[in-house]
Amino acid sequence: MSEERRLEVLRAIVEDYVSTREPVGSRVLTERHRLGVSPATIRNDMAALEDEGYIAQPHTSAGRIPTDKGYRLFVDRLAQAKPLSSPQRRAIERFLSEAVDLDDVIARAGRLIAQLTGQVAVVQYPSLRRSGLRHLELVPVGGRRLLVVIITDTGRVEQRTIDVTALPDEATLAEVRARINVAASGRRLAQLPGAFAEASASLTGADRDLVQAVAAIVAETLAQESEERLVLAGAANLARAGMRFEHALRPVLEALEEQVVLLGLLTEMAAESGVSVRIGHETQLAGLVDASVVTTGYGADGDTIALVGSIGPTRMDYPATIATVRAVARYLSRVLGP
Amino acid sequence: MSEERRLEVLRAIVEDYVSTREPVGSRVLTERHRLGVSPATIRNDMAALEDEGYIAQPHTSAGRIPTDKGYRLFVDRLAQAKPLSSPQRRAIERFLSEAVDLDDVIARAGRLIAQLTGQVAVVQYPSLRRSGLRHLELVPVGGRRLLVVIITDTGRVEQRTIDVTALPDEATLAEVRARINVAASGRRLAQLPGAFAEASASLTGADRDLVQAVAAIVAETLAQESEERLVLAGAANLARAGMRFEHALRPVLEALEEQVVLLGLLTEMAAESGVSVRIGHETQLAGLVDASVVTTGYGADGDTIALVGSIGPTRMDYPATIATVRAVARYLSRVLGP
DNA sequence: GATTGGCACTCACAGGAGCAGAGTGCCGAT
DNA sequence: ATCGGCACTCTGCTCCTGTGAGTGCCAATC
Repeated sequence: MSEERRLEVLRAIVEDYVSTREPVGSRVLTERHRLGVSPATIRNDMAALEDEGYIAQPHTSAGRIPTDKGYRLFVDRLAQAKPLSSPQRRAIERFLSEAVDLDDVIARAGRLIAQLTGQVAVVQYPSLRRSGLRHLELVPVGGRRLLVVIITDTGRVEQRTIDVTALPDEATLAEVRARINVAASGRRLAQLPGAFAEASASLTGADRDLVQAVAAIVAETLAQESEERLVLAGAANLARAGMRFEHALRPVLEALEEQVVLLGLLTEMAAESGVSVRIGHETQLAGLVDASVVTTGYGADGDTIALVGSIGPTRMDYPATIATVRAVARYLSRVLGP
Repeated sequence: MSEERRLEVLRAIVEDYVSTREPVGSRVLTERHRLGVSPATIRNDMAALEDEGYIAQPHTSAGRIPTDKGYRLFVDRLAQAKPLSSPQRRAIERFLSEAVDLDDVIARAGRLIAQLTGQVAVVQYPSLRRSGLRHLELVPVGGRRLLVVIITDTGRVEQRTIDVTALPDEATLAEVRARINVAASGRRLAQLPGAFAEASASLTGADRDLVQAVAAIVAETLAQESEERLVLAGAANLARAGMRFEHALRPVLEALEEQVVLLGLLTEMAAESGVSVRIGHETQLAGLVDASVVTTGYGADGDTIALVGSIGPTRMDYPATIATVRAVARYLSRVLGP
């Protein structure tokens, strides 16, 4: 009983199950794949694969389906790249390059992935912490409030208001604004509070308080979990026939709405390089036990500033999903780049 | 056969059907409501209501359920206000006032409505056109590009870049910025292009071109359909038991993802004053034939700058949904107000 | 030792029959 | 106008059975 053939059988089971959505038996396996052996032999291999936990039987008299462990092995060792066609690539590039602003880029990336994979797309906004500062603006509003507008080099705009004891005059404001922008120039947002502390050292009185207030609000903004925003697209795909979710949609939809938890998962996945895949229980989220998540980072010059990905049933077409996610991430990086 | 009693029967059918989710028959109607007549009499009333199109029978031997027309009559003439409890009101107020910025306010409003109605919430961002301008900022970025940041008095921030032939120096920029902000002060965004035209009349050369470029980009931003953004919350509620959607979720989810179409519906509804209700086919959206939409406007001092609402099955608790939507809109207006 | 054909066994599932229950429409009486 | 009674309809449930797919095991073969 050769080890090789057993892996071949596993691959065949995964591919057949993914395309037919039906448990696959030993007979159809020999019919659809050139394995060169009889069903009885396959049965022996299957029994071994089942012992090792790679496949399972939904019912006693049904065929086999891959387990999470089986998909894992498939993804790690058996999956073959399934590159996108060049018209597809061009379509991705064109559609992304038509975007008018960051919101639009993100939304378009989501729609692309949702449509190409037929699953749910998830796109993370560029991390504020890891973005560079393009400009910081101070705008007086109303009586004693100052609007702080932070513009990153990825095009993200965040705004917060701070209360001041007295509204500085225009000259002071210009001075402080200039100082802040000089101090911040070329830095990552995460480094700003420190940079501002230095800048404020050479100041006195109200100016100093103002710079410190700005430093505080920036630090607070970065600390907020909501600084990481994400966008989903294609939720309707979950309800498509053959999604395997039809009758247990609720937990999945709920998991997707728990953006904080979902962000936690993405953050974990961001630690891995390249395309990262979490299969079923590996997501550690109860709502996603029957789902898999495929993500990869994007950002100018290989710098990961956020993730894009696709979420679908564990029974998804991994090679195609991986290829799509990777391609969209690549073009996304290009569009956002300089 | 009194007209009054017939309406009373319709009300009873709507209320029972909404709470039990089962077609209601003549017997249970007499048991649960003090109608003072026998089931046989009710049957006559029911037959009349069915002739008039207010109720229908799903199967020959089943009870009656209201039709869209029946719900319409109920909403227009029979529904009694169902005010929220004061702890509920306080919870809404507190939760909204904890928001840190506009995105957060909108997101919180959505979560509130989703949770209180158990349905899907839809919240529209304040319309750019109808918002006032708080500040317009010009920031040089890179070689020959200028970032135009528009900040509205509702806290919305939009940004676009424009290409310029030559980057103006800081003094020119300050001059132009000052002129623009003076010209724009106190105006609605929709009026800006006109105001800028006036302002540019007294200018010459590069300054004039710059102001006109800004006017153009503002006009373009306002013209874009994406200027109307909206946020959904509580999609997972659609999959809840008894939603009547369980097995036909797809069209509903799809309709909700078609934000452009959804915005069209909201825009129509915005024309009506007070709380606006669209029942079933009245939405004119194929995906929402089994759904109803309840919306109302919000905005400082009775000025509608956008809508909030709830989307659920036609078989929803209209009085409760209307009360919730109205309450959230009221507090939302207050939080966004001066 | 690996492979194979044969065979008995297990189950899920579809189809059909039968039954109970809910609800209606109609009719004649009040 | 209202009501009680009654025959009739139809859905939904349960029970039953037959069928087919698929397995595991065993003895024979390469």
